[in-house]
Amino acid sequence: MSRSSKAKVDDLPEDLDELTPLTEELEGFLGYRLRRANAAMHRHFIAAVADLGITQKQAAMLWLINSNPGTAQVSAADALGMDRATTMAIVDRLDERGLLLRKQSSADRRRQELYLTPAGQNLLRKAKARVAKHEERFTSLFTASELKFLLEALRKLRDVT
Amino acid sequence: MSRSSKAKVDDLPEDLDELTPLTEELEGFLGYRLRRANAAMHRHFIAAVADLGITQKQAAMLWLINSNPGTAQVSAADALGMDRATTMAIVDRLDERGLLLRKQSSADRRRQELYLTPAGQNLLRKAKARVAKHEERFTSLFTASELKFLLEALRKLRDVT
DNA sequence: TATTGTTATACTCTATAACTATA
DNA sequence: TATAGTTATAGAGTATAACAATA
Repeated sequence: MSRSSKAKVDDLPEDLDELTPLTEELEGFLGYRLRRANAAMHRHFIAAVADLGITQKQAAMLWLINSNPGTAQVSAADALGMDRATTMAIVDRLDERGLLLRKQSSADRRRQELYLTPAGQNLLRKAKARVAKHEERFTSLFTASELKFLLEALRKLRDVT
Repeated sequence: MSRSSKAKVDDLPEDLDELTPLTEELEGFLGYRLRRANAAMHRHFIAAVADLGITQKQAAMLWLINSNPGTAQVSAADALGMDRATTMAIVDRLDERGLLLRKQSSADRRRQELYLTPAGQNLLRKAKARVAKHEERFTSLFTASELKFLLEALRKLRDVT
């Protein structure tokens, strides 16, 4: 890549970047590390389900509805930590693709119950296999006890008010 | 999810309806936990620096430039794990606000060296105090050794290809 | 009055492609 | 040819505000 071919040793201070990264200070921050780790896993997720054309959020929504048929939008929003407007946008996209359907609740007509269509169930089935491999790629970096601690640590961070 | 491998303490489900969240299945995924934790810390960060009107990315960019004056855009992009277009958008916003300035490199005129303006340095100074409190709010959840493991775990996740 | 869904709006991040200038 | 910056474009997530229907 450089001008010379085999120049391994270099007296110029250009190689200092290798020893002291530009992000040296930032690396000390939990928020920075968390964001970088999440970005890496997000990219890997998108690549893993590229042929299915869904995002993390969309997959989470399908997953939740599949496990809890009839869940109202507001309940899904609360469960996934999103506001109603964001949830609306996500449900709209899945609705437009025919992956789920809205059904007005008979008990409370303000509520829109959410159900997966057969197409949604089929897509989720494919997604589950890819997500399993995706997860394995990352969780395999840790022992069982390490992973347990890590999951619990992330839960603690989430619950900070 | 309901394996019976390890002899573990029994949970005490006094009220199953309340204790089984809609996200029960999702909670088992590292990617989901990571995303939720990052979202929580991101929201907390935005609130912590609300009066300064900067995002995590923008703060990271200011921080990096302040520690490495004259860094080229492409170097900052690599360091922060972003592509050139994303970096361009972020630098543009900071430039429009007069927080940094671009200066064509004399050594390589393709490069735009980045420097903080006095306004940028002043804003970063204020941001640092708020970020310190913000970080403390989250890092205080863990012991020193736990935090060390957590930071290293997040680095491992980031480096997955 | 409060809740739920909805619409509108705006900003940020991410990503790709193509173009210009320079090496 | 490769690199750095730039511009254009698009999709996705986030958030706020306001409105109608319903409880």
